[in-house]
Amino acid sequence: MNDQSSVPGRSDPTTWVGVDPSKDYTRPPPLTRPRIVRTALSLVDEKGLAALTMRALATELEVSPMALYNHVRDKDELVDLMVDLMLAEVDTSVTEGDWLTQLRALVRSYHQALAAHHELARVYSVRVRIGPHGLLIMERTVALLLEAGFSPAEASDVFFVLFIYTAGFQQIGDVVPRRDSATREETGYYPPLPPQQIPAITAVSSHLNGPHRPGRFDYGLELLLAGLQIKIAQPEKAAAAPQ
Amino acid sequence: MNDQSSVPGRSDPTTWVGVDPSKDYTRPPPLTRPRIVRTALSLVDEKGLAALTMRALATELEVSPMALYNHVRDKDELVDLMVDLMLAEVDTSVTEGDWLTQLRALVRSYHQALAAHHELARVYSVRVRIGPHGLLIMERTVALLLEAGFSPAEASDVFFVLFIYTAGFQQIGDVVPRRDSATREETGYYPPLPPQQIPAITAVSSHLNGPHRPGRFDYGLELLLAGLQIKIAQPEKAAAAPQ
DNA sequence: AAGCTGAACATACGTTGTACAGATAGGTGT
DNA sequence: ACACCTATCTGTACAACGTATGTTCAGCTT
Repeated sequence: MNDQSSVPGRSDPTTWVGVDPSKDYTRPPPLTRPRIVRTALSLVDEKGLAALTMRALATELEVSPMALYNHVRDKDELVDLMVDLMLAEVDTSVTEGDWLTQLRALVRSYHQALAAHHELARVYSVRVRIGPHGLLIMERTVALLLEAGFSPAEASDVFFVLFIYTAGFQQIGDVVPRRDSATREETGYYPPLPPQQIPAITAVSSHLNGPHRPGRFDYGLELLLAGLQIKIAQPEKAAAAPQ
Repeated sequence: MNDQSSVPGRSDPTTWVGVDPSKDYTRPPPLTRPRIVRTALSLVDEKGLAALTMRALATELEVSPMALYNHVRDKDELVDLMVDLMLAEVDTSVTEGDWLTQLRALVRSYHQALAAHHELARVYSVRVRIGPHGLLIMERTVALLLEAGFSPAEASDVFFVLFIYTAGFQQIGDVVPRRDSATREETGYYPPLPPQQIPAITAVSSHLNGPHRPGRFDYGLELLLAGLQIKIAQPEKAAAAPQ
């Protein structure tokens, strides 16, 4: 296969024309973990989550599939690294304003990072491992909450709620019953329901349809923040939830 | 294979001893969509989501894998049906109390149904299709919100927020950085961070660890409901979110 | 120049979802 | 009673996936 290069005396690149045609002088930059992770992230951003296969990624990097395994334990670790790269975009350095202002800015930045890579964000919340940037976000959030006066127990609850809401938000693309579309009728999953059986949905259907309404995330965030303000103002109502 | 039973004249069960050993009189009930979906759901509940393969399900039903495809288009449709079966457990019939009480009961029932099948719930929010029971839940929720005085646009936003929060809640099992565990060190994903670099997390770590704290869902729900009450009381502050 | 090391490769295995073609059984019309 | 049709089930097979394994090879150290 590589007969020529294995017999240097006969076609020595340095004596011939200075170029060995069997050698690839224009080879891409060396395979490194960061480069793999970056390419994987942009691949997912462009072609969707299902397009991320080790083979496709290797092709993109002009490398054999197994070469990736020298830098990444398995696909699972790769995704973990991708997630952490995404979370690196979150701005955790805001220190102006009171705790509520900072918290709002932090969660929004968090949301925007996820939204910018919403394909990857779909698997994010399912992940268990958390990387350094995830830790940093968590640290800042919890610190703000403690500073605001929440107890450690409450701060952890609040963090979870914010985390769940923000991460969960990305999971839903179009999760709206598209009753009008032909897809359901032709697949015949379910008997179509007449509008009079679902009057409320019908009444708001124009607002439900389509992709996420801009500002919808903020709407829910403000609900939560308003709730937080009340909790801080009246801590005795903390356990007021009936049943 | 079944040579004997194909020659009824020679070993007729009714004339012999009343039993033909080659024949299976205890054969399971016929393969139907509901039975497939039910067994699939309990399989996922018991053995986890990854255990749901068409082969494993077929084995469970004592049937060849391809037999399933007579009743179910593909695995995707199967999961859709499983989700709808899960959502059938949600109690949508509560009509006592004011809108807030009913809404709380509804969302809680919703949450409990998901929690009862948390393995399946992990893929739930990623799903786009929505079945009749999902529609029913949606209808009740939106109706309550309209009745409470929310505009159609706001009602749809609120529905989404509640939906996202509840569905998203199930996605997170243990999504806590288990810094102490040996797993991270031995896999070496990330350089371990010393506690002094993450003081806030360290301060609340005892509350973060472990599975979901009971009542944590209700905590976030009450935050949202409190926010809703404010919105209803002061509708002019609806668009008060800065930026 | 010899030898070592780590990176890249080729090959292959097991598991998955599912297409396809034939076997089979239960009900129906005669 | 018998033939036939149709819905159902089976066996076989294939493509795509993640990845275990063994080998090749370039480049550095000595």
